[in-house]
Amino acid sequence: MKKSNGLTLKKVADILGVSNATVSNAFNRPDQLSEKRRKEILAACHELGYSGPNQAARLLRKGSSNIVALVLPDSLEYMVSDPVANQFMRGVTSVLEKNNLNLLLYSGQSQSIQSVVDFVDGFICYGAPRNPKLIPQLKTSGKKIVTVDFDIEGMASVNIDNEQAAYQIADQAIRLEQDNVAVLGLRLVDSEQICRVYDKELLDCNSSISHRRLDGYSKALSEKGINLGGDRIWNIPESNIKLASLAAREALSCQPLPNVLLCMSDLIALAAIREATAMGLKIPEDIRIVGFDGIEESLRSTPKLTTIHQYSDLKGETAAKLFIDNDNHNEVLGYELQMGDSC
Amino acid sequence: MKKSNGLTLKKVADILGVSNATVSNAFNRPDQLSEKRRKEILAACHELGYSGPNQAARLLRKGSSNIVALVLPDSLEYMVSDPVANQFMRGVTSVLEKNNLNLLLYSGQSQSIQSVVDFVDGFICYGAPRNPKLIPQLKTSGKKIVTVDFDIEGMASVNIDNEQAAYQIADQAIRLEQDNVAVLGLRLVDSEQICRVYDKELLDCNSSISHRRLDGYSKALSEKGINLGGDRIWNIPESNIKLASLAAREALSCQPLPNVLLCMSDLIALAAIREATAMGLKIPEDIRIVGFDGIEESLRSTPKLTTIHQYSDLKGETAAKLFIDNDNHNEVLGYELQMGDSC
DNA sequence: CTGTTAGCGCTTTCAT
DNA sequence: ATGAAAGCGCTAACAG
Repeated sequence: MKKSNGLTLKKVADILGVSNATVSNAFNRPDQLSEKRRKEILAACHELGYSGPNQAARLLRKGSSNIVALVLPDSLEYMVSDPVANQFMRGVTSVLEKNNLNLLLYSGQSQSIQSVVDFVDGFICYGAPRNPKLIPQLKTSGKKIVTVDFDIEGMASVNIDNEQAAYQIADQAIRLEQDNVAVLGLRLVDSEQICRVYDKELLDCNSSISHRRLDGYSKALSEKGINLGGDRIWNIPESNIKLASLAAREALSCQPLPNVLLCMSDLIALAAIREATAMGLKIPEDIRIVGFDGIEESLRSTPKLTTIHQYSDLKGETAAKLFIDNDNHNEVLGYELQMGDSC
Repeated sequence: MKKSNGLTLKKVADILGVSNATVSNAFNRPDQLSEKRRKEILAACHELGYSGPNQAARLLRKGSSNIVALVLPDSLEYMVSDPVANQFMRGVTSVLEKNNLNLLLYSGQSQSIQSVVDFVDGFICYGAPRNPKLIPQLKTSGKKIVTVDFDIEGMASVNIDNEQAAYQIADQAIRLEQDNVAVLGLRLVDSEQICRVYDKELLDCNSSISHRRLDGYSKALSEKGINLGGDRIWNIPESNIKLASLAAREALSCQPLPNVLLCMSDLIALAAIREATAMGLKIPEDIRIVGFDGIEESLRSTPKLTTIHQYSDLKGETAAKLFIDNDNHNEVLGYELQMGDSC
């Protein structure tokens, strides 16, 4: 299908009796012709029903489209389901919108970036994409890249200090050497199952925020003289309520019963609170539970969740700004220990 | 910026000693050359690091991009904030993803569709865009269009019978001729303020679901012999919690106090429940409150909300399918009266 | 300040 | 089954 009136810049120029360059300049380079002439041409175009240069041709010629791809870690559905991703998007969209940039959503599960790479000015990647093959593709795409919650060498990024944050929250949750600690972790090993980590090979340890958080927990634990075995660490393959509930139930029904639960997201922690409560456990007397993220719901839960609050909207805004400013630096944002009643 | 390895189809063809048409065919028209030759060429391309035809050039030539624009009623932020829009998106994305189509988000507040129209294969419009100027633009764009919750003449659409649904829920809520009914409506008049409708001119009455719902309410009311004045109808300019709470408070603090509240969305109804409860009113004894949409939270509220449940995810799926199948018909989906304890 | 012209990289007839 | 060549609509370098 083509535009209903088959007007092109060339035809318009012919009709107006000027060269196509002049028409093009009228739209793109006001300084190249007199104000008066420009106004005339623009008015005439409007009259004719020509709404401006074809963007596809312009893209081919100039190599830029004003479209930014947001690469999500998982499927597109993920973004709509996850409250943290949700808030991040909000930050991104607010800045892009102000700068007249358009947003294309792209799944981190895709086979390749090929189907969009030529259409977009660059990529904002929210979390390491589920399909790791995308990373080298992004690297060599020659496009602008901003990564969030992970890094690609040489590219701009936005992160928080996950290890330090995890250390703080764990330090808050643990009291005694006798504490029996369990960790409910996110994508720690390469498995689609809920399972204990044991001594399975850890997934891409370096780039994963989950592993940084685990390092932070471990540091706090070892400072208190507690040893955390692989049998006390659960792997949850994906951040959703159902899986989180299942994992929580599993952790709460094993012997010895943990009295401290370190959860790598609020979604998991809230599920754990529900499960523990359902089992008749008192929080924090019988079991202390902490989360990570600081989503809104964590403020409303009973008991109120103790967690690390991330400024996800700011993360989104920052990522978008780095993108727009072509700023290539590695930003580290702050976070806040949010004290609740769950520990 | 261009692709790091400056390979083009033509160069690849030169290197391989074949014509560019052959390489193009290898990628796009398997039937145009021998299987063996094709494999060779594809393998050689992979070897060289040529990942396939440039999509921008292809778009210019063919006029199709595999990108679908989703036009949201308001700013992009809206989609992330509103649970109904959220679920709709989920439906859309799940279908598009399966069909290898990419999703571009577009704000219904934009000045024009010009900045993306040439990039996309068409538009799915979720609700009438805030900027009405977009509608004629869409109409004459020559692109595929599917509208949801409103209509553009001659284009495919997905709707529910808002009038009938509103009638049913109102019929459920109203008991006696003596009932004192108030309506909390959405964008009924052209105002950015919370205000009563009085006899202000109603906004684009024909295409608006709010007016269809109002018609449904009115029908139920007149059947019971109740007259609803413009002073009992509130206009809320936008569906968000803050505005909804304010409007609810206003309605609940006027004389005579309404004992039936017909709310045009669950977000509004839930806010009204909170406000009424905070004021010490008993639901449904002192005041009956009904919503519209059937979002998840409506099942969890206390009291559970009586509302009209829409299958928003199905709406999204249906819209995407109509789009993909180039199906031009006007689909009307069902809904369900969800009985709760709020009336 | 305006016009001419060479591509951007591809797809698709049409000829071979 | 393959190759040559036209042109999708535009921008920018250059010449006037």
